[in-house]
Amino acid sequence: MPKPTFFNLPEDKRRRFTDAALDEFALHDYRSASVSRIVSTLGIAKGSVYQYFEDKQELYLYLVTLAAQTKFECIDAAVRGEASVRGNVSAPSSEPGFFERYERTVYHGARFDFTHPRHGTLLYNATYEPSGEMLAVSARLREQSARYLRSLVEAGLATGDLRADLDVEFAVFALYQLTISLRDYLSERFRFSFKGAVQAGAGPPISDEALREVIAELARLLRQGLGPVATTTEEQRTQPRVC
Amino acid sequence: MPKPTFFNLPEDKRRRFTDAALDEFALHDYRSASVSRIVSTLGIAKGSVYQYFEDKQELYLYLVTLAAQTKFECIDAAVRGEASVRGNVSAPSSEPGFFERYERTVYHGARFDFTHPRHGTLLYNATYEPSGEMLAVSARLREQSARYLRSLVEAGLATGDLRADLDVEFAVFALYQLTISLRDYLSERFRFSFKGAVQAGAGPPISDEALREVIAELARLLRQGLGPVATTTEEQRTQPRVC
Amino acid sequence: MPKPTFFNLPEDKRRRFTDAALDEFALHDYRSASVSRIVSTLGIAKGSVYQYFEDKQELYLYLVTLAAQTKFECIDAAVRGEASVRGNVSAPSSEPGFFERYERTVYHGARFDFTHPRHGTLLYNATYEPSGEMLAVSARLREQSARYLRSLVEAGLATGDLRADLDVEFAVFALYQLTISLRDYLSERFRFSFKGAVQAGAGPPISDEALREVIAELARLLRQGLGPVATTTEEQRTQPRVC
Amino acid sequence: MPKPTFFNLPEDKRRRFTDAALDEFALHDYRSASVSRIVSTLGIAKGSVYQYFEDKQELYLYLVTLAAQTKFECIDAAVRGEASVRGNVSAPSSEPGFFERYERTVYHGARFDFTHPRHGTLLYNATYEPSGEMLAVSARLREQSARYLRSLVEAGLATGDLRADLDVEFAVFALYQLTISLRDYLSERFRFSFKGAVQAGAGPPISDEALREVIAELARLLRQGLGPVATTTEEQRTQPRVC
DNA sequence: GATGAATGAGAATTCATTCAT
DNA sequence: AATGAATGAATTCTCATTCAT
Repeated sequence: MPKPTFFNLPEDKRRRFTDAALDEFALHDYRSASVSRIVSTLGIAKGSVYQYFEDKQELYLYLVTLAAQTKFECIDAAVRGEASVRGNVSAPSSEPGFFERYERTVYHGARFDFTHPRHGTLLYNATYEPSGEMLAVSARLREQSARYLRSLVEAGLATGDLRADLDVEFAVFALYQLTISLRDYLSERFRFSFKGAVQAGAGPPISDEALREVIAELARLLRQGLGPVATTTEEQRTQPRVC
Repeated sequence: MPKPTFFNLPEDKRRRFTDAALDEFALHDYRSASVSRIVSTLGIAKGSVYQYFEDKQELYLYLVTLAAQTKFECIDAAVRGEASVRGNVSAPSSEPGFFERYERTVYHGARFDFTHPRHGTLLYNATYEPSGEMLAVSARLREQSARYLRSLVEAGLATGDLRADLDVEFAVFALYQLTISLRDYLSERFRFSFKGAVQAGAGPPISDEALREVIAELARLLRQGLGPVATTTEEQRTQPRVC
Repeated sequence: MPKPTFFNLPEDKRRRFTDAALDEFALHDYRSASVSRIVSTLGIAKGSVYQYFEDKQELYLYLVTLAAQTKFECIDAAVRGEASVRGNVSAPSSEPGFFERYERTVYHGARFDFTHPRHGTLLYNATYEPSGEMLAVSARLREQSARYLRSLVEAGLATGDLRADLDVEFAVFALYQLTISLRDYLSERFRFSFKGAVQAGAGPPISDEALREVIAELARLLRQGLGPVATTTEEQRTQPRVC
Repeated sequence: MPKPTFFNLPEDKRRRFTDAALDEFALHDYRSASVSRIVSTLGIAKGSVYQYFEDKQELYLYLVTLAAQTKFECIDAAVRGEASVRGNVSAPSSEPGFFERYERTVYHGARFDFTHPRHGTLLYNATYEPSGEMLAVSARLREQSARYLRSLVEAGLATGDLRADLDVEFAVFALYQLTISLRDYLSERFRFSFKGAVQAGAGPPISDEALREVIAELARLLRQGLGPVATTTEEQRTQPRVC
């Protein structure tokens, strides 16, 4: 969507531009984000932005798309990497079940947000972008995520990891909401400010254990719900004894 | 918070003003909402708004508070009404369990959103309001809802409707997210545009059955999770009695 | 100039109104003074002001006129009183000379400003009122004061207290400027805030001696100038020897 | 203080802008001056002003500073020029006494006001600017002038041009007031409207002789006061030669 | 005579976008 | 390709004045 001019830019310049723009849109919603602020940060001319992009909206769309793609690829690579490692060990490479796959995805998604606060925060903002002209953006993001989750759910149904009478669309919705808003929970629970991290480029102050534990809690909720545990189910037997 | 002038207004005029302002803030986020648009819609002088309210922010705060209060009272009245009706029938008035209480609350909350699209949508916007100056507002709304859900969860733990090892804060978080975003699911599933309803003052195109069914699905997810049902579990039978 | 309505007002109410209005115009210049602030201070309706006065300007004119008249009468009474007292003592009641009359006037003028900070400050403001529509006001005030000073000067010439070759208009101008701006000197020298006194209704923290001394200094400047004293003049002989 | 944009402007454009702005602030006090009026006079876009200056206040501060500096430099250059001319003639270049220095300064100050009515009037306004936010400005201007006069007075004391028992601060005050308000005297005496000159860019209707005469009168007042002249004093005779 | 809500012109300021250089 | 000054519509907010009750 950017103009050719943008891609003709020397790698380094394009990179600096992208970074500054990501910063701006991570720190402010679409309306509040300011083209002037971006250029003054970079020390370039305002007109340049309009050599690269048709308008503010196109710039925004590009950044969202870029962030989404980056995040997706990072997660995908990480999940695959993990799988192959395990696969190498236990020869039969038993396919992981639904919950394990979900947990991994969520785990790497969260890690991504901590290590790429700009991208993560921009995407989060975009998801809730209230500006009318931008509705399409959040819709697209939702649909992307939903598509992925839907495939997971369908696989889960096939393997019997999920109960057969599940309303797929509803399950996808629930998964989607809990997944993206996990950020808020983590943020509050660990008093971690993603916006602060955007500004400071701050590092990851959350231990892997703590993060995995939270995600395990999420997975458990999804697997069993909030209700009391059925006593004679095999599934539960291996869990820590409750009551 | 409004100036006395506002409350001295004839009922009818105040009503018209409130409606138009709710419209504006339901259709746009805080920054994008325009005082000028409100007055031009109403055909009144710009100065009038500032006779009623100190500034745009005070107006917004008033509307959010009003909407929150209205929604809360509506839900509360409806839930109580339902309870008393049932109570009258079966004399012992068995207290409803966690899931039933939750379902009722969500049901009436959704009904409210359909019948009061202005209020519902304004509240929804406020929850995700990105404007920095307004962070306190969304935080307050979240905390209000969370407080209510927390009390439900704690009651549920006491009665054994919820499993004892539950992480309360996490459960509250999950309930909160699924509850408020149910709007999005309903909107998509029933192709119902809340913003459209704000503009058109549109009626209720969703059958009670359909709505109840969705909420039942939500409750089921929360009760059992997504996992397969334990076969010989006594869970269902013993539900009121735990351990 | 006020409408008859204003004078029909019960004494007390008219008094309260006048006081509040004097406050407002003492504390702010014409443009910055706010009719709304006056009525909100008084707790009366905005419309009332326009029952009493045609508009803000008429109100202002009235207040300036009132303050000028009050100040003039106060000074006049005080000066006359002083004169008669002295007169009683030394039977021939020798007429005071120019400088003594001037000193007395300035002294009582300053005392008035300290005891009636509202009036004094309003008059001072009016003298320098920059608002174009109000030029006539400051011109009138200047002319009033100038007229009085002119009469003093002419008497002084007649008695020989002033040198015969004096340019009367220029002398009047110089007297006028030094007289009205004495306020600034006093304010700085004694760290006395007249506006503070308006707000606090504060008392007179300046000793009579200090004030008289300053005025004596002013009189001396006017009598002799800044230049070195002529040696063989009788007048000067009693002064401390210079050079 | 202006933004770089302002100084990057082509000379001519910057000049036109400055002139129009000086006009506006010469004709109105700070609050009454209108940015809108300036741009409509110039036929430029409102936004341009904010490309040049942060806000109205910065614009005002710049103009006052500019006017003060211009006036000071003009006076300084003229006084020096005069001195050097005379100096060249009479080789010993006898230093001028206090009154001569003061007269020269006042003369060139007045000339400046006639030839640069915009600057002069703006400065005059600024000196009496009533707006609370701008108090610092008038204080600064007063202090600058006072500092200069103080140095003159101290030199005058050293040379014996001024009587030794003078209260320096009081003398400075009197000099300051008479000096700046000379404008008013000239304006009235010669029926010259400085504001009119601002608008009309009007020429110099005052003869040099007349002006010099007025200033001589001022100097005489300051030298001798208003009192009758001592008959046998040597003061007059020795005037050029001091002690 | 009092009331006080309504008015609306006008103020300062913002900012995405354009376009001549 | 880069520049950066110019644009102008849009925003919030102010306040003396009016007028129906």
